[in-house]
Amino acid sequence: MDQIVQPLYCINCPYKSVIFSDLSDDELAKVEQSKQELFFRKGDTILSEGEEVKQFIYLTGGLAKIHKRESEKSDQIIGISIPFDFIGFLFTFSGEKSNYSYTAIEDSRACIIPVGIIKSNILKNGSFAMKMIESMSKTADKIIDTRFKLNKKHLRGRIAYILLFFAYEIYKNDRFNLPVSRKEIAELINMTTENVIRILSEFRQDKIIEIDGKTITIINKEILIKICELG
Amino acid sequence: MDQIVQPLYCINCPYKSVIFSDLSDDELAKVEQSKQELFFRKGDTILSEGEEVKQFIYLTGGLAKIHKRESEKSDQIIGISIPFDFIGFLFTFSGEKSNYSYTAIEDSRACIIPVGIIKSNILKNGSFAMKMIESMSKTADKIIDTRFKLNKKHLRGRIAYILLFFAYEIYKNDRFNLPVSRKEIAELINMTTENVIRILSEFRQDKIIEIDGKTITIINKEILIKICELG
DNA sequence: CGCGGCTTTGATGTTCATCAAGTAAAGTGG
DNA sequence: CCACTTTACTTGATGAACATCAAAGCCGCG
Repeated sequence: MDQIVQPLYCINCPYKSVIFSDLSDDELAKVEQSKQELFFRKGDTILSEGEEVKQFIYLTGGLAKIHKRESEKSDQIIGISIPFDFIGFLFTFSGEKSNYSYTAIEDSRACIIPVGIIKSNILKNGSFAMKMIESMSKTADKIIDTRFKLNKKHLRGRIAYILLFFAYEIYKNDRFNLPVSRKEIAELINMTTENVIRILSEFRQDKIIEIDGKTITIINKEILIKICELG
Repeated sequence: MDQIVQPLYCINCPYKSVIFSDLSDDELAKVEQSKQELFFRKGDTILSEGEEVKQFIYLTGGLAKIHKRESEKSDQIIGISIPFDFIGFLFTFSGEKSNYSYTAIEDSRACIIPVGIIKSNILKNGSFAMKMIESMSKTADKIIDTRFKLNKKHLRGRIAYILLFFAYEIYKNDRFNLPVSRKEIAELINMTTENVIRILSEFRQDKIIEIDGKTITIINKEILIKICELG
């Protein structure tokens, strides 16, 4: 939590350069007025599936999952949203109602901006629109590419992928606390909870990782990369 | 082929309402000048993976596959592009070079417009930009949703899906000619060629479909829908 | 303290890819 | 037009990968 710094004004926000660099001071001031910065505890729902999309949600700290109810028991996790990315935006204009839920999987912070404000900036500011289109294109490409690759991998390859993802894309460290349950990993990479556990245990026995509850330490990164690529 | 009608000018084009309804007469005239309408034979490559994306490709007739080399032998088909849809656009701005190839799987017609023209319209015309963003959002949502559902299905469910897709989304008829080989079906829905054939044969034996080479006739649509949903 | 959810391990069976082998169809060169 | 090669299609047999079922320990929470 302590790494989260409160940006008082959008103009000083470290994320401004990512999203709003093309807005004029005037346009930025409007965003400023209508934005809310909200804090979510781990487990909190940020947006519920089926709810009307009235706001654009932009994660500025923490971690969230994007997911969808499949049935009573099962949930499909589409992806993990991290600060700086636009996964949320990709789906903002796909319909009146959200097809996905957004749930904080770590204590998180998000800027909430009415969709109308974003829309009017798209309509009035071509550079902003262009930037959004590029972001969407890249985001969609990445999700789709990752998913196709993942589905070709065997279970060991998928687990290797998710470990590398958390370690080096999210936490940038060999040791990290899994922000998700074994069940959620299963929902994210399309396998059963039992097999997630089984393969984590195998990796531990093979001295590739150490496990202490939610804490994972990657011991042999090179092998993990190989398993991810080949498996 | 004979169902393809030559639209002489964009302003009369049946597709204008879909893409360019928000352009002024002036803007439309510019598109007019720089656009090319090309004809592709079944099997022709429309755009190659790795090539610089200099043009926006819009299918106005026929059918194309969007695919990606995985290795020497295997190819991953991401989806089938039909006239009126924006699958191509979704990836147009994801990078300098195309991550996918576009190949005609039927004799096809496409309008080719320099990316610069599209870009300048996004920059200058907010409504056009907004429309593009909405299209991208819907397209991404649909692809992702379909893929996740497909990957949960058993092989029989996937074949049922693809049969229903060709019959009722593409050809709108119980009887149709498969525009793709068994191998391509396998590449599209992530299974082996052998199993595609095996399950098609099973469906034939179960009197759900009739097969005569590339010609498929759906006899029992209701059961096929059930297999698709449950399997 | 007991209940439900999460985690773990083992045993079992199903689904599916792989391998093999043969037929049909389609394109190629003389 | 016919031999020839290649590519697409088809069926069967086998084994590997994986889901499912079962049972038990663990932990947090009311």
